Amino acid sequence: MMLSDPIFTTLDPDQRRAVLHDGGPLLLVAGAGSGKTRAIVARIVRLLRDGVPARSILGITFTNRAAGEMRERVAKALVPDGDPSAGDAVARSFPGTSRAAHVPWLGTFHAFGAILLRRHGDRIGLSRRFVIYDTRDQHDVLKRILKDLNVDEKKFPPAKFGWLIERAKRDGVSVEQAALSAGWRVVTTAGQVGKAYDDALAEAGAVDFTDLIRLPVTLLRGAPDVLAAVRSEVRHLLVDEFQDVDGAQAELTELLAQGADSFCAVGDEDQSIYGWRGASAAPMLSFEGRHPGSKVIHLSTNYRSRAAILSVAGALIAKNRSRREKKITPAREGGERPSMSVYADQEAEAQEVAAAVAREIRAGVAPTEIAVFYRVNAQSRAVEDALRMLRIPYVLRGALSFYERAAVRDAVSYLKWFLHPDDAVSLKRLLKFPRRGVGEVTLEKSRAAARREGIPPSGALSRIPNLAPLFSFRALWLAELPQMSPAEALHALLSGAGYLDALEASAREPGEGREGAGREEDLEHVRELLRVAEAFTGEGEDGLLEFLEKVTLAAEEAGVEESKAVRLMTLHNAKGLEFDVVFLVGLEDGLLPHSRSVDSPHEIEEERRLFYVGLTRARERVFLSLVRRRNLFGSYRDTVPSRFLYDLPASLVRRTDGALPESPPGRGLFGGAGPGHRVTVHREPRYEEENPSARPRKVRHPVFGEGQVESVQGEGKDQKIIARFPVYGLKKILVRAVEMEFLD
DNA sequence: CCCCCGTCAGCTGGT
DNA sequence: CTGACGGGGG
Repeated sequence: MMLSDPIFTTLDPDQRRAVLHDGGPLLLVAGAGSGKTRAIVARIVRLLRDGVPARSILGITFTNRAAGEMRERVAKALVPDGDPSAGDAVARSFPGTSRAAHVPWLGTFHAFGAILLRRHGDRIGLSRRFVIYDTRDQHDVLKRILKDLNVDEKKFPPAKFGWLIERAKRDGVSVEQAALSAGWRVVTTAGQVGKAYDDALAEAGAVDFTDLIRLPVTLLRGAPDVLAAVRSEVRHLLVDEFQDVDGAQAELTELLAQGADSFCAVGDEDQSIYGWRGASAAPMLSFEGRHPGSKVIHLSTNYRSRAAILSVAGALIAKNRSRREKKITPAREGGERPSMSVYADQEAEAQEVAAAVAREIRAGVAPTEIAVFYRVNAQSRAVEDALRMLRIPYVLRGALSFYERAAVRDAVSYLKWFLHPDDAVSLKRLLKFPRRGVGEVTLEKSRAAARREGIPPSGALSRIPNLAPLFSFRALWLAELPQMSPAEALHALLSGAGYLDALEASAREPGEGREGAGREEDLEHVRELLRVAEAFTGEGEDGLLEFLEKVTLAAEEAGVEESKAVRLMTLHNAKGLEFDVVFLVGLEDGLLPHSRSVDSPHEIEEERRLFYVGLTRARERVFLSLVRRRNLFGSYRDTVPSRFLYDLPASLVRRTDGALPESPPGRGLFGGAGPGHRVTVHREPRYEEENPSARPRKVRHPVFGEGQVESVQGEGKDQKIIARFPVYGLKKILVRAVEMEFLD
């Protein structure tokens, strides 16, 4: 064993045990910042050094980005002194067939599922050319179905049915069952919609995201020879972010793990933040029970965050009840306490954040090491405006990704339809631009005719006169396809079909201002898509399918990541990343926790984990903030501070907002009493309203500061006090919900 | 069939 | 305030 390699010598004892563990299944419980990726990479390298062929190692990650990062690090470890770009080249080659043979396959569940289905999908009646429908495509399909079935779209929007269908697939139950367990009243209708949806996808030769997991499970269960073939290939399995697998992903993992020489699952239940899409930490928590002879190793040293940050994060997450108590030791002592600021509205907040970002940059922090996190995408706007004002470059992660842009989707729909002319959703999209005089009515007639005659939809479509040019060009294009690279094929297709010309003409068109400018941008996006295609090397249909898959499954921004830009993203997007400086904005009830989560203790805990994830991304500094009024749908609404702020011990947080009364040292700024001070904190008021002279005239609210009590309403559990605060004005406060100090 | 315009509802989160 | 949808005229 070549343990002299720096990749092994720099490991701590726990990481080393995880890297060297052989034999039974291994659960690696890796807290935030504990060097998880380093351990996984070292484990892969260790396997390779032991002589395991790269192709027999399968590493599943949560995002394509995480896979890319890991691939790069593995490549670098294997060729440490090589051309620095060599690692990049290897990293970029995925998922090309040309990928370097010495780096294992690393990718998402969805990408892996797609590969299995391309290879063996014919066994369950799936065309090799199947297209992948994303959420938008799915909603388009459902919209048509709901119309056909006369379901009121207002009461039952397509998204709801999409959610239900996906849930059914994840849990491996019928749509009716899913509807029942979700408490729906329209169970029969749900079943009909589910059936129609399946038919529509089958007719279009399409699969949705969840199919990419569920169908492989069905396939491997039903075809022992395929299962054996896959198992003979996948000898070593690693699954990252195991706390966030959904039911179908857990089943797929089991199927692979049972036949493997080694299986290593890595996760941290405190970072499980995808419960809303069916993820559950249950497979992780029951790991030992389900895998006799398995081993559990904890990585409990945090190498990332300063102790001052970690103690706040630790105090926060300790409030969650459904978790295993664990000890996390900071490797980096000291540091600044996270700061907490209150601003008038989100514009003020954004301006102060932008100003602070500017200060950090002036002080020498790299812009790429600064991130702003928020709960919902809509919050990015104010921050963007403020950063633009100060001319600070920024990049958004995740929001509306490159591949979701209208023009890119248009171009991709051409590609999808040319490869699969039965794909109704793509056809409908591409017919929007340029106009070809074929609309919904004509399509519906054609569809009906195809059903009547029992021919594929495309058979009837080809008889539509206005589509004839498209079909004849498609025949030409298909004949040329085997000789063309993905980029050539895409370009030939878009220009031959008249799309590029129409787009250019429309971009040149003067006068319309907004229209013209928009098209200009569209053209740029399509050119960028063509550039992305350049990176794909395969020839003919295979290369193109690979490109298409990448485009459909990649949520990431295409093109170069700006190397000098501040990062803006949602808390969900922040998972797995780290930054020197982190800003966490909009810490208000309704946003964090989100209003749609507040009714369920379970979901509130998930929101708390989201906050925890945000805090633990920071290495050096954290800035927390909230606003007093928030603009929603055009009007301002008063806010309530996030209930999670009351979980943070006052002594650990630095209050920076001068406009509010400064809290005395050690006093309970956020509800907790510091050492050395005796502060009476009441959950119940210590007075009766019948005796007004006994009631306190002043209260100290954890966030609003000191205020004058004006009146008291209700009794017992529902008792509220109405008090006036210096900055916030009049506030009604539910006594049992807030730890307040009552002063006289 | 297409385009324009008025009305109305809407903002979790992501592969 | 923004985007989606439906109705009516071209």
